[in-house]
Amino acid sequence: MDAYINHKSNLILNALPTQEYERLYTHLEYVELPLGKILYDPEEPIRHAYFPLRGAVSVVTVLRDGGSVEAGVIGKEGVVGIPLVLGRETELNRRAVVQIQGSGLRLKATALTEEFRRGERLHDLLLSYLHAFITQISQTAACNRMHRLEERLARWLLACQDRLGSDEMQLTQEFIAEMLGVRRAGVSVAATQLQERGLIKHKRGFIQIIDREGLEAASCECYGVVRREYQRLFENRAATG
Amino acid sequence: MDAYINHKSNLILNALPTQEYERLYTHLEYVELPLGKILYDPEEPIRHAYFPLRGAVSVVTVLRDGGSVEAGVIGKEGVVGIPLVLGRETELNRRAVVQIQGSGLRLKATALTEEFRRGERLHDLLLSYLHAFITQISQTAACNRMHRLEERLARWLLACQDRLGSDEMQLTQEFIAEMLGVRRAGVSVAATQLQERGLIKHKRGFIQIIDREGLEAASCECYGVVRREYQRLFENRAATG
DNA sequence: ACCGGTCTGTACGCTTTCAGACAATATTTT
DNA sequence: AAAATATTGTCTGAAAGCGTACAGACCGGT
Repeated sequence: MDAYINHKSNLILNALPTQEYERLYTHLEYVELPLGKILYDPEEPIRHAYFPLRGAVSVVTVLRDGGSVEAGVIGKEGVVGIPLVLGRETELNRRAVVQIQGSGLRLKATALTEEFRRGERLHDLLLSYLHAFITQISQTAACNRMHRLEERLARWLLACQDRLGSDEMQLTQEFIAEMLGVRRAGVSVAATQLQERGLIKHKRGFIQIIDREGLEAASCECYGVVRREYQRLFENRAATG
Repeated sequence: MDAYINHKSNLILNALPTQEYERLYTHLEYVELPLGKILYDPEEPIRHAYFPLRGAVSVVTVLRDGGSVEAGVIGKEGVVGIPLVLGRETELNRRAVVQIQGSGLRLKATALTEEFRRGERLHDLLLSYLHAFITQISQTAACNRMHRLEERLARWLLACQDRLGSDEMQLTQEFIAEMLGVRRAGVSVAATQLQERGLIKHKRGFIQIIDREGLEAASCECYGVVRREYQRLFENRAATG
């Protein structure tokens, strides 16, 4: 029973009609998603799709020098492994890594594509989700170019909270820096500024959002734009940011 | 006859089996794509999908202050209007605008989605293309954060040439600046530097690539990564960069 | 209680890019 | 031919963020 409730906390699985859900059910495997776990790497075959139940997964673009920059975040509103439904088994430039520890349900690649090809509800849900995800990435592309670190950090923390549910997050500056594509020292300065404005509190490996509304005001427009697109996605069912 | 050959210069249309192509044929409408023409705007309904035959279309993220940054470029290897197949009629944050004048074939939204829903070749081709397009956007997101203007300009010019075929392009610095999300003056400096290195020549509203190999060396890795993904796309049929 | 590793705050000079402005040149219009 | 417009090259001061470094704070293990 508890497992059943868990399954339904992924919004895509939750939106499936009973018949489709039951077809998938036997193939779903519960997995823990510990911090830092890599779900797939560039050029490596993607063997499973992951439907997060709790926590968040980052999709990051990996550069030749080893540096990386986040392209998008996936939580309970989405699925990790979109290339599978697009007919690809690998990504050339991206890695999926657990950003906030949690859990999820995974599905073998073949099971996913088989159900997808039926062209029923899962097909349409995944494509709708993909649209929102593309919105997220393209907004991030502009954001990375135009907005200042403090704004981007605020945006990023808000997106995290939406996917996490809680206002407390276990995150190091080092990790955040890698996601935002900046120096760790830069995150330290920006986080301290947000704290001085009373919007967050942060300690070693830990950040808490104190004033969510204020943090939204301190973030760039990108947060709101992407949030709106995700709300459209499940607007008749449930909302996530 | 000439029209027929033209149709086939779009690589997606070209890859369709005869039967599917003929189903679409009557719905295809030839259109000129003059410089600056807007194919869709944020929040406005997308009424047609465009299959470019010549020229190139930019998809740019539009920011609240009116600024814009390119997310991706679409040429004869692709199609403009992907949201339609994802079940959306609008984009919240993007505009599609003709970057290099040319021509294309357009299809009413309903005709595209109808054929897409058949789940035959066009369905799979569009999804494969989408994968490459996402690779392009996410690489750009990292590129915008990590790479210097001169490298990014080189990358951008190369991607332009691939889609254009010719080594001469009619482009103003003002336009390029808007695509790259930088000041016009910055483009002037970077273009002059590339010219001093003997890689390009540029005059008022005009840029020519002189040393393509040198320009590739001067560009960031992002050009090669994205090019490779697009090559995978049509690898059994034709190649584009 | 101590130690080693991890995490954070802060500092320095430096690079890239910005913002804004201006003059020079090329093209189009009158 | 002259005027208006579009496009480009360059300048100055300033901001944001970089690379690097280092010391202090925190944490877990023995």
